[in-house]
Formats: sequence, structure tokens, C-alpha cells
Amino acid sequence: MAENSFGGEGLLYLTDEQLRKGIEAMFFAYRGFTADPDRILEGMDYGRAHHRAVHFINRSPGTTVGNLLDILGVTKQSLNRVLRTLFDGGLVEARVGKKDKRERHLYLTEKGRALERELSDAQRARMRAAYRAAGPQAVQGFRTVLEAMMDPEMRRQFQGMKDSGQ
Amino acid sequence: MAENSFGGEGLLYLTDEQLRKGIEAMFFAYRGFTADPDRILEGMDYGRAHHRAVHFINRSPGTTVGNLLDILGVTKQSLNRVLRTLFDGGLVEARVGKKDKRERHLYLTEKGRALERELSDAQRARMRAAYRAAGPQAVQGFRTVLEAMMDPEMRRQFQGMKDSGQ
DNA sequence: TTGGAATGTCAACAAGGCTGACGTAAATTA
DNA sequence: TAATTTACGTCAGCCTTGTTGACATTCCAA
Repeated sequence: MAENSFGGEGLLYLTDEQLRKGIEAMFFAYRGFTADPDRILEGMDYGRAHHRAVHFINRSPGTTVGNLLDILGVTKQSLNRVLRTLFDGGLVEARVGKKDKRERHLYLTEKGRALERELSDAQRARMRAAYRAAGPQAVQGFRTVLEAMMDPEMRRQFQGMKDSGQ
Repeated sequence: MAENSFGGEGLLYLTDEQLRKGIEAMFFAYRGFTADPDRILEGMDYGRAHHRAVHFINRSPGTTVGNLLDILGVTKQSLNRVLRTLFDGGLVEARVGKKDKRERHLYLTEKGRALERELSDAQRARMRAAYRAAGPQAVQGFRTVLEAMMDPEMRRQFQGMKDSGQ
């Protein structure tokens, strides 16, 4: 797909300067990406880490603590602190596994779903606006590049979650 | 550009499900984006915050502390802690402004440039690989969507820096 | 029955954000 | 000229979210 000679338009997009622009675009865009949920969360007893946990529990109800550890890429101690406050706040509940009783399956409560909705509505609104402004072609490219930027393991995680959860 | 009816291919890319995929792609890709510099920095006395400062000083030599505050979006206390260690480590130097003596203009030393090069080489390598794999069309779309995702102020910052620095 | 897996937890620490308060020099303005 | 504002630095303390290390429990599986 990336045919070309050189000179004309060629590999212009691979110059150091263009790559630097891409790097900075990532930096600034990520700020926007997290800005709305952060705003909603400030003042609440939760933060970005809780948002992430709630997000992935919502998208894969019944997921286990171990699964979540793999996806979030943090230590169990760190995740545990987050989960504990979510339990205490009544946003998440854990059910002992039927098959394997060592596992804890995680579910959002109604309250948890409400917060998740609030956060993801805000985040989706920004994403939707960006998608709409950019158009379907651009969106396709956006997704392609992001996927190519992931670590292979993360890419597998991501692709594995393609359609539904679990 | 974003013409369409509905049904066929239509606005598929604006469904909540597609938007959620975009959100998760952002999340996982950003991890990859920061992974290489983070790896290089671990063990050194510097972290991600130092990387950011060094990056923007490199791209705009002579930039002032105030400029950097705007771009990085942190408090002066936070930035100051970072700059102090960069001064101490001999990576950055500050020169009193010629016109306005209240301002400090920031420059990388040779040592600072060396670290910057090491970090940005790694980050660019990943970006280059992703760009190459995705192709120029996709790269165009990637940049378009990212730009649309920024806060307006940040977008101005970003576009203002389009070509050179300062 | 025994080793390893899945989970929880205590303690201590580090990075990198934040607020508030205060100080100083230099520019600007009344 | 005097007062105010700007640009910057700094001290102190706090919060969130990440880390390591150590240890306990429960349960699956060979």
C-alpha cells in the first residue's frame, strides 16, 4: 500500500519533522481525550484509574481481577486499591467464580453503570465530534495507525476484544 | 466529505460501539507511544515529565518558562521541580532575557541534546514503523482525527508550531 | 497431597500532579 | 516617580497512582 518513489510527494510523511508532528499530535490529543472524564471526576472520590477500571468492567461484565490486571497493565496492589474504593462506593461488585472459586468476577452495580454512562457519554461526545469532523476515511486511517502503534501484546488484547466482551 | 445515508456503510463509524473501539485504541496506543522513552528513562534520574520538557525545549530553543507552562499545562511549581533537576543534571541551561530580563530562555546543552536524541529516536522509530505499516492515506487520517480531538486552545498551540518553533 | 494459581493485604516509597503563601527583580502604567 | 503587574523561583504540604516486597488464604490440578 505505501508505494512511492521519492522526490514528489513520496515519503514526505516519514521525515523526522513529520514524525515529530505526529508525536506532538498524540500528546495534545491525548490531553483532550482525557479532559472531559477528568473534569467530571474531579470533586468525586474517584480518578482516572477508577474510570479505566469501570470502563473495562462495563465492556466485559464478569471479567476477573486477573483479566483486568492484564488489560490495565498495573500491579495487583495498585488495582486492588482502586477496586476497593469502587466496592466501598457501591459501584462494583465481585462474585466468586462458579467454576473456579478463586476467581472474582466483576460487575458494575446500577450506580456503577450510571457513572460509567456519564463518563463515556462525555468521552464519546468528543470522539464523535472528531470523527464527524474528520470523516470516515480519516477515521479508518486513525484506527489503522493507532493499532500499528501498539505493543504486539496490547494489539492482541485489543483485537481480541473486537466485537463483544469476554 | 462525510456524506452518506444510512443502512449500507453509512455512519457505521459513529455508532457507540465504533466510538468505544476508538477510545480503547487511543488508550492502548498511548501506552505504546510512551513505552520506549519510559524504558530508556527508567534507571536514570529523569522521568516522563523531564522527557516532555526536554522535547519542547529542543523543538523551540530559547523558549521561556512561561511558554513551556502554557504548552505543558502544569503548574509552575511542578515544572520548576523538573527544570531544577534538568539544570542540576546539566541538560538544560537558562539565559536571562536580553529584551525582558525577567524572562529565562531555555536551551539544551550538548548533554541535553544527546538525551533528547536518544529518546526521540526511540519514539520516532515506533512512529515510523506505524506510519510505514499504515501508509500515507492512513497517516493523513490519523493526523486529521487527532487534531479534531484536541481542545481548541491546544489545537492553536499545535498549529502555531506547525513549521519551526518560537 | 502438594505445588502453583488467583486473590487480598500491609507497609513503604517514588513520581508527578496540585494549592497556598511568600519573595524578588524588572517592566509597565498611573 | 510611585504603584502595580509580570515573570519567575521556592518552601511546605497534600493527593493520586504507580512501584516492590512480604505474607496469607483459598482452591485447582497433577
